[in-house]
Amino acid sequence: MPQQAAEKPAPDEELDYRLEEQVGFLLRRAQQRHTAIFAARIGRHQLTPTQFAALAKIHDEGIVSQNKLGRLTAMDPATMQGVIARLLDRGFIARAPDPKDRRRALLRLTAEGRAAFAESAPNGKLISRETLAPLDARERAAFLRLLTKLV
Amino acid sequence: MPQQAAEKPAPDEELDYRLEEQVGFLLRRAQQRHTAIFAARIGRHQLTPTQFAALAKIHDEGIVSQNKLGRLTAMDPATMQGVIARLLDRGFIARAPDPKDRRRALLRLTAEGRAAFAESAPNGKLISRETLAPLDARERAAFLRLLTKLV
DNA sequence: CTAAATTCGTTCGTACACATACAATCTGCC
DNA sequence: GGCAGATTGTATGTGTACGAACGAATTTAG
Repeated sequence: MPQQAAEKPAPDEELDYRLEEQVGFLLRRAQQRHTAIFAARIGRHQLTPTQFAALAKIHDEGIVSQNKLGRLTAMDPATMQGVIARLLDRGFIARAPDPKDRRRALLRLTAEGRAAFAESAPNGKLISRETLAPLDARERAAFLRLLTKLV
Repeated sequence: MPQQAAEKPAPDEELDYRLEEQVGFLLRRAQQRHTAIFAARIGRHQLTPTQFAALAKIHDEGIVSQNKLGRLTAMDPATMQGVIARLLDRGFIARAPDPKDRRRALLRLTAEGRAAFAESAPNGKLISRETLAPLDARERAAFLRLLTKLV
């Protein structure tokens, strides 16, 4: 059974949970910092991290279905749907049904989308550098290696 | 806010942006994995990471204002508002105006909140361990050290 | 002691993130 | 050829996350 209510923080060992040392809390804060850097530096198109990721992968693939794009960018179909809708609204991508499989929606960049990506990509690299700026070169390499093992 | 962007459309070399090597993409995926582990393991109260963080800090502090709790848990006031509303709905915390400063809302755990935290805290530790399971002991220490430098 | 600045919490709007449920379509297998 | 099961995308609901704008209360500066 759980312990009794106490007036002051209980000395129970099990309750000694230090939030600021937990990996989840640190990941959340690191992500917050990265998101802030991203918004400040991505440039005049004000793409979000997910929108930029989607543009980058469509750029790589040429033509890609919405579902496959979701797998490539680590977004579930419901999330992908919203990201695609916003990129369509802004004219950065075009969408057409796949004649070979009528369930599928094929996506490609428009000229505006290609230009926006070309203009933003250097900022993307800058953002990664700035996010890792508190670490020196050796630490950066170690951190990225460990983070890759963790995903 | 919109700083000087790149002046010219960059040469093709600049477009060589490998999404899966960017720290922001890796952080997002690590967070996704952690969130999935958290939801699967936190136990019958089905607290979210932010709800659990709020309970943990109120537990530490005893009585705390909503705004200060936001600083302790790294949530902005608008986010805090929603988290608090859901914890109030579920009867885990109680809220009363501060008689000394009528802008403030003072929060404390209810008996149910204390019980839910006591029951969940061991799972919280398990979740951190499972999130870091792909790393060995030395790597875990290195990763947490580097992540702490990054937030 | 007033005027200005700051703090506290709320509301609104936008954007992920995912569970669940669903309809349309395609594939594999008999 | 036909059907069970998988895949693709949509819709809805809940929960973070934060900027902007706001009103009320308090603090500070002059």
